[in-house]
Amino acid sequence: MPCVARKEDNYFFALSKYQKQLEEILSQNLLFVQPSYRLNEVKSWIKSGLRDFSISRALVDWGIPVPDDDKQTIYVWFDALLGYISALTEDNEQQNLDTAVSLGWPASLHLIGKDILRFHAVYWPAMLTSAGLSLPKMVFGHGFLTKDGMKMGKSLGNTLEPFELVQKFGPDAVRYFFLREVEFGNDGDYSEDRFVKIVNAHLANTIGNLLNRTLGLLKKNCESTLVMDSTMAAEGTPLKDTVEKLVEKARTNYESLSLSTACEAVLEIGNAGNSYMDQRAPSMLFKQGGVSAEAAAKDLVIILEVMRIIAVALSPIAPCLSLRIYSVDQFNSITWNDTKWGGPKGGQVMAQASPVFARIELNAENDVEEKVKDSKKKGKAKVKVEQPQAVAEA
RNA sequence: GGGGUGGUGGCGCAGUUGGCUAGCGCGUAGGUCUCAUAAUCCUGAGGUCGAGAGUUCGAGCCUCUCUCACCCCA
Repeated sequence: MPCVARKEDNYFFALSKYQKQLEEILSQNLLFVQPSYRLNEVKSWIKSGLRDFSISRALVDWGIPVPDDDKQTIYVWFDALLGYISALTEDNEQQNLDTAVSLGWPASLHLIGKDILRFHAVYWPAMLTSAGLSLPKMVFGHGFLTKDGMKMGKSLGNTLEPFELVQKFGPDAVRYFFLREVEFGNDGDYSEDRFVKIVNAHLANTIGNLLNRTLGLLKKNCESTLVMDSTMAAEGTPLKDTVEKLVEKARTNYESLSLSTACEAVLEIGNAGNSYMDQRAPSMLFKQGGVSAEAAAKDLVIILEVMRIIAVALSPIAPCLSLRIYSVDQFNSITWNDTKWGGPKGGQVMAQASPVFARIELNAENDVEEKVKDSKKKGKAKVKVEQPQAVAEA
């Protein structure tokens, strides 16, 4: 349809009046616009001069009418932003500003796409300021995804369907891949090949397999029973220090929203655990018997403790997997404090060895789907879990 | 046309205020164990950091020009 030039009278928002105040907001609260590199663009907009913008449309028979002027309706972005507040009320509640604000304004975060940063980081704060309302604590502009290096689009027919992805590979794999491979906030790329390789290498080979090989040995040699407390087992083991440092690395990165680096830290714990298993070779020690076997039993306690800590530290990223590891380990609640060494107790009976995260095999599609279904069933843990507090706060 | 952000080994990315032999993941080559989900572990190959110019004792990291990509504005 050809465009038709049209001239009409509109109501305007006096954005130009708020230039100084916006500059102050941005300079006083450096975390207002995130990631930090997006702040430059916002500053540039403001610096180049803000112009009043039209907030109504005439001659439109749909939309929300302007109060006291039924010939005008509210411009979509104006009422969309107001929706953050108006949506706080339920149908059966008083529909007015005070009620809405009392129900949860200001927001702690607007998590938005980078394409609509202008509305959230300039227009919206100015609107709120003009109304004497508090600003949201943070506006985070996330990046865009490409698929196989190409923009996704309906015309290209190469869209990535999130629900299908989750159905095919399970939520943990999807969450892990994107949070690990795309630094939170950046643009990123998805390809099935890379997805499968990363997920298999990290979740199945490093983490899943570590638990599996350890539980296998525990069953064969210790009747699936821990021989001592993990605290006692850790005495004189440098691995404990290593793990604690990596847990701290994960924590600080979670808090700064560097989720990819946080994932990396957790994987490093897994690597350390696997390396420990290879160096200590408990399977050999068991065969030697006597004192060696005792040492091996102790090693298994150490590794299972490491495994438990991995589950806790990974729970914000792959909660179902964490739960599976936990239910295998027979623990029943997770908070960040549980990353502290000292969970497992002597005499505790552990679960049977069984893959907690099945490798994805693309060649056998049906096989994969069954495995995913299986793992989903296992994902329905018998225990209820609290939200990891430290991460929730972050 | 203007603005913002990027262009680092095959692929995806880190690289604080410019300075030791440019890091990581996946992949890859060789080796290794055998408890384990053709898993683990060890070692190696492979970049001179989009192009060009400049500043500096010294630049991936500063300046300029060009180019490509993404987003916004016009």
